[in-house]
Amino acid sequence: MNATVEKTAVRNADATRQKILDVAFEEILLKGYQGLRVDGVLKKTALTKGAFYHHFGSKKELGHAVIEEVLRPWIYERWITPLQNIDHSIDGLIELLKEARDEMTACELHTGCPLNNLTQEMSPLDESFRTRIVAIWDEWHQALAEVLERGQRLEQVKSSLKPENVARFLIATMEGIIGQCKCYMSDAAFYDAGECLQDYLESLRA
Amino acid sequence: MNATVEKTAVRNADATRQKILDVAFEEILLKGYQGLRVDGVLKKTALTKGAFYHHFGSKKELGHAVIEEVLRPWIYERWITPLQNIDHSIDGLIELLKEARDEMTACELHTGCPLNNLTQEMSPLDESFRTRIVAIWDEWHQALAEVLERGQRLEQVKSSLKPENVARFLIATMEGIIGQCKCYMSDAAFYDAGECLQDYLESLRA
DNA sequence: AGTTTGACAGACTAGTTGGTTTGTTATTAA
DNA sequence: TTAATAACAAACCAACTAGTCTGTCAAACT
Repeated sequence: MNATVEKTAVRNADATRQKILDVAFEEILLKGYQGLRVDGVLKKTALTKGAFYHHFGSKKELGHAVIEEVLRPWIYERWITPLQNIDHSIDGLIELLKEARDEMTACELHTGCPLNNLTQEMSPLDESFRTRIVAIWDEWHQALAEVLERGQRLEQVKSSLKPENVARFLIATMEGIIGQCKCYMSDAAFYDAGECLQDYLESLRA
Repeated sequence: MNATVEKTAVRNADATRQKILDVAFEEILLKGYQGLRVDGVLKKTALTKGAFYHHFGSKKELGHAVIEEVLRPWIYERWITPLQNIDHSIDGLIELLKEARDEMTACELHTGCPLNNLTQEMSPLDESFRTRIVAIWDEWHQALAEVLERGQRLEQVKSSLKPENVARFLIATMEGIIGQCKCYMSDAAFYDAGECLQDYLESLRA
């Protein structure tokens, strides 16, 4: 009767694991890792303890997997890969800033940046989380610094400034702005501070 | 024999309440509000359940009290009151930035800004926390905007820029930088990005 | 001095939470 | 076909956690 439906619904280990990861990512985004409940994930996925502990050894192991397999790709897709498509450093970064602002959905205003959330919560609490998180920041930072270096070589960006420092500043500022939006539950902060950020980016032109 | 010692040690309601608040503030700073345990506070204060629930109706009520009675004064002392002593806007802000950097103790590098921590953790989770927290951000923002406005009147600051936007940008950037330090467990990020922040402040001069 | 009340002490409880264990069923290799 | 194993289901458990309740003792009030 519904043999094909059953076939796709029943027993797909990879899909099960991925579903757990996706729901856990959402839960962490909403409530933090400490607020994440294994039972809550199971309820949302309609799975059981047996399934969970078959795929993950512990809640902490789930946390690590979420960082590596969901959070990292998320950051790449959203922030790092777009950097690769920039041809003019300043123009490109300003364009990315605008895109980020427009992509800030109502939900995201509420939840903030998943990487920064986890950083602020877990860095002081667990070294195994911190090292994994810091690796992602480093990759982002390096990618951004390279965009600026390239801009310097192409004489689009002032040669006097230090790409590594500016990259740190830009990332910190972006995250700071997103964090402010989170508490005001409005994108006004993004528009207001974003205006200044744009001015700063303009000031980097060669 | 030690009558006076006993007298000060035994039964001092205000001191008891304050001790709970202070320890709770530390615990929240370290582990977040969700990571804060009532039992943990009692252990650190050498008090009991009876004492705690005599002074606070619930854990949430403690959280509110910590915000109003410990966190708010902390932010004022550290960030808002110093703004009042500024006579030249730009010079003063740069000076404050340097002081902030020098005051970043090893411990604070690890824990970050208590206001931003609580903001990122609790804004999406509890509206009663968010409203109290946003009030403090607003007070800080207003105080900083006033410094910039005054600078404009005294023709120290460019008249073209919007003090409210710049104030938002500066707060966001400061918090973003502190947040980065937290995950790198180093003040290098503060120095690197701080250099750019100083450049930005310089660019605000009339 | 006696009574009341504020400021606790500490045992207890109900609900939660991460994790275990045992059992069952679908899938795959022989 | 069958044995082995992967992929779960679900009852169960021990530790933890916020909050309650009853009792005690010191200080203030009369």
